[in-house]
Amino acid sequence: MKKKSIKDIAQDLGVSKTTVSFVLNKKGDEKNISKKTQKMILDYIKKVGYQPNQIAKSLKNGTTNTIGYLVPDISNPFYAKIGRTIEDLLWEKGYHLIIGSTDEKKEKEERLLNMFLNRQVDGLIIASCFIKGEVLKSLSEHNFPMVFFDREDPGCLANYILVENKTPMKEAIQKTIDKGAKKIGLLSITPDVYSLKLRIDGYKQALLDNGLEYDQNLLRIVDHNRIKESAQKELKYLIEAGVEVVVFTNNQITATAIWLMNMLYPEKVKEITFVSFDNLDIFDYSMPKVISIAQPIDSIAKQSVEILAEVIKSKKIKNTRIELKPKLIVR
Amino acid sequence: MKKKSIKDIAQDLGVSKTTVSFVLNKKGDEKNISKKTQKMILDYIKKVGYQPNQIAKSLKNGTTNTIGYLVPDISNPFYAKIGRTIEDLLWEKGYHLIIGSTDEKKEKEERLLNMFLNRQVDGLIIASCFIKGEVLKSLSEHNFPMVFFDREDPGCLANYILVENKTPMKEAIQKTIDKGAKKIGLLSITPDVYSLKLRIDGYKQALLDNGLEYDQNLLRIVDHNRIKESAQKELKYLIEAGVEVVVFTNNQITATAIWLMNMLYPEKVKEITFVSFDNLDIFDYSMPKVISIAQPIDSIAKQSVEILAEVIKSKKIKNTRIELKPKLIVR
DNA sequence: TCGGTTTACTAAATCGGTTTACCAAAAATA
DNA sequence: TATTTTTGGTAAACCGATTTAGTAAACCGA
Repeated sequence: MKKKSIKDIAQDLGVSKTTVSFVLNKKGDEKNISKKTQKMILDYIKKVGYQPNQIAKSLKNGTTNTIGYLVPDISNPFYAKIGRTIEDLLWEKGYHLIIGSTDEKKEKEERLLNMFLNRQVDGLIIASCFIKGEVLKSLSEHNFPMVFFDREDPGCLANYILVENKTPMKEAIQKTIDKGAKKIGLLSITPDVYSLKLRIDGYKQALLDNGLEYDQNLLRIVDHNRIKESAQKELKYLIEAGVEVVVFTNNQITATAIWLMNMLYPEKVKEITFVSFDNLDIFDYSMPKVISIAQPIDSIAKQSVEILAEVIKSKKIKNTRIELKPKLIVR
Repeated sequence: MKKKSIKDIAQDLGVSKTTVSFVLNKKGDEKNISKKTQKMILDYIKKVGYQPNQIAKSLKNGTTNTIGYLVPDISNPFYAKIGRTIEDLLWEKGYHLIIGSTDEKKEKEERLLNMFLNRQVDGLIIASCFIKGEVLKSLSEHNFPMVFFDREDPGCLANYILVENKTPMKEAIQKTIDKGAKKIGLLSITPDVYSLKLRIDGYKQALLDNGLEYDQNLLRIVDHNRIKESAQKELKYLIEAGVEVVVFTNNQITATAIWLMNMLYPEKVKEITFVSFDNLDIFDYSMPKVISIAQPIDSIAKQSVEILAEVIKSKKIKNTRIELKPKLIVR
């Protein structure tokens, strides 16, 4: 039993495709289709359970009601939760989501981006590792509806939904200093992303403000291709250097470090404090104690969707830059 | 600068659409297009950066290379991780993912399902709360490529990728009984899903096998519409009843309970043992100690994709039922 | 009862590809 | 040289919708 098309319906009822299409699109009255015919078509539609082919619609209309969601890893709770919220918000507006995970790889990002474009997405919501890239740049120039979140390239004009980085990081670290911390280390994945750089700046600023020495050796970079091994090595370095506080620039690295601490140094989990940019539910009851900077997931999602919808609708160039305030959670 | 279509390319080069299409699809030799013309077209394609419109392709070919991924909540780590793995596996086969979260609501599930179908997905990977539903049933009857995972309706023939439920649950609980537990409670979300019922059966069986009394009052059901409040109430009941072990039927409820225990009964976290169907990374270092039944995420994803690809390719009816073995993690 | 308007509806073009069927010229064969 | 085959292409139909431009018939006022 093949699916019925408008053509089939028209034939079955002895009317034209045009008439059926008008009725389906609620243009029956406007287009002077008699009530009788309208009813006949609507009844038949219901009876056979006709569903329009969105692909055909998309081809004709030039719009797919599809948004691409491009992030480093959809299984990272931060991106998963934002994705989920965006899914719900977009659904209300009649859009739905295609997803892509880039693994922070430039090549994968460009391939996914091209896939999205070939599939004629109406817009993109992106946490990109490579905003400067050819494809994105050209899209930007041609005014393709896009919203960037989580990451920014200050050299590129675009719509950004961001979260303040430097100051919150500084303030979170200040809390530990207020409690007497003197030796503070930092663990970050490769900071080729501007927002990570800012978080690290916050770290340096906190030290500076308090007259603490900035020791370059205590700023450790983890290779994001082999997080576990690399983090273990760098964490070990910091522990052996005798730090009282370890600062992390995102949730993934904090989670890894918590796990490592419990596996390798269970005796030390009570002496050390973690500071994490990004919050995770588990921080509420894991050790070491974590002071975290919680990004406002709902706001990020809401703003992204709002700006995107606006840009799609207005078809005008827009370069909004929204900086949201994160929430400091001291435990 | 509008995007070029095949028609534009053909006009620019003074050849026909047909010729361009043949060359683009590597049918140049087969269709006797001269090397010279082929090169000319390919060079021009590269120069102007032509990208085919997948929507048009889909309309003509009747296949979209798109798979729908329908789960209760894409931000649940279990579904997020499986989704991520599936994304990667499908990508290799030239497919990509559209996602939908049902929130365990029948109505939402049907709406999303219809959306997927209107968008002409080539197949579906589903953790459904409502397999018996009209839409799914009719799809099944018309032999639409689908794979169900995580959940089963034994009354419906289909492709299932499942994990053993009863025995592993029984064995996990046995570990706690071996260590002397006598009073064992259970917390589950509303078990309107067959696999949850089986997990609960495993719980009952464990008690039975060991001559322990099955006290209906210790089997508490949490309302999945307001998990936190409901779980708090039910957990309180169990704690006050003096249980030594609490069993959970999925990760979400375990995670909530861990959080609640640490918030409300920090003094008891060391005395109580949790048993969780589904594993989470945090169990490695959270309290109370968790004995967990880890579902083989990678295998689930791999099998789902494999079976789906097979069904799509062969266009034959198939009713595979694969039951994977979970891994018991004792901490 | 004639011209204009409204009513009720339809043919055909279009979106951007793929594919079938066909054709002229050149090359190969009889 | 006449005929067949191969080479190198093209026109047009098609996928399933939307939309423009139009057309008969009914109606309506003068």
